[in-house]
Amino acid sequence: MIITINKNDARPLYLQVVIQIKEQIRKGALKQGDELPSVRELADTLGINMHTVRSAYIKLREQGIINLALGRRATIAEMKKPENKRITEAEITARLEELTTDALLMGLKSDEIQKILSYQSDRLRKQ
Amino acid sequence: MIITINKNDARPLYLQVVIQIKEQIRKGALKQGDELPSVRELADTLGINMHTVRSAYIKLREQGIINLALGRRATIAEMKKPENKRITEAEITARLEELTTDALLMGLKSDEIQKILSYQSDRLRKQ
DNA sequence: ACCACTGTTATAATACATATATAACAGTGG
DNA sequence: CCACTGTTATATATGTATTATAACAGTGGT
Repeated sequence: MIITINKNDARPLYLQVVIQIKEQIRKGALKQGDELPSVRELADTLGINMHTVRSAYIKLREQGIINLALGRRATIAEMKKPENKRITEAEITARLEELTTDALLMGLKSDEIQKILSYQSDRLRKQ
Repeated sequence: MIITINKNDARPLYLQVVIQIKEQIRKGALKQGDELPSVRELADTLGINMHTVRSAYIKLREQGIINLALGRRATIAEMKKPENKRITEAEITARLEELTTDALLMGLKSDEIQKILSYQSDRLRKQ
């Protein structure tokens, strides 16, 4: 499992870990039932504190992405059912609108943004 | 100019202001040269502190969205040229990837996400 | 010139988020 | 039993966010 920390990134360290673990799952590098490194292990690897990694794991548990149990390593959880969604579709739409607005205001043309959107759409179709 | 503050929203107040002013510009409710309310005025309207509004205005200036000048009201700036982009295309792509991952992990199907993407794409095409 | 507005700077206090450090406690598995 | 695991507690440090009060400085209209 390859995770890297960028101290220049504006985002907090624990969020970088959250995002990258999610990305590993999306790419298929991590599947349901797979074990994550222990908090101490991953902390050593990344050169950050144990509690920072733990913050990331807690965040992932809150979103139903992983399971935590005392004495055992964290494991990738089963896909959430729609009823249990922590992140709502409305939130996804809102974030996408904000993103589109930022892209437009930074000077990107509509068709350039559409290119980026359709590229993501293609990537989805191939999975 | 209609802006609303939601104290339950996890995002900081000043960012909510930033996002909504950007949205007003995207929708065409605010155009180049238009004046924004004074920091004190908007703060009173929203029931928040003057400095919180000012934080929002400073953020907008950093992104080249508005102009600030001593003694004058803030005005909507001209569209940034590509050379001056504060938000890079790479950042937009990264945010879109993160968003797509979140959507997938919350259980949205590929075609549902594609619907949301293409809806945004349509909205862009109509502007 | 005055006056009411504007942004700006300074200072302070409070609360929360982030990150680190150290230590102990409790469950798991070999 | 032992070495691992997550968990809780306590403490410290730093940065962000928000509010409050006050003063300073430039703009525009009368």
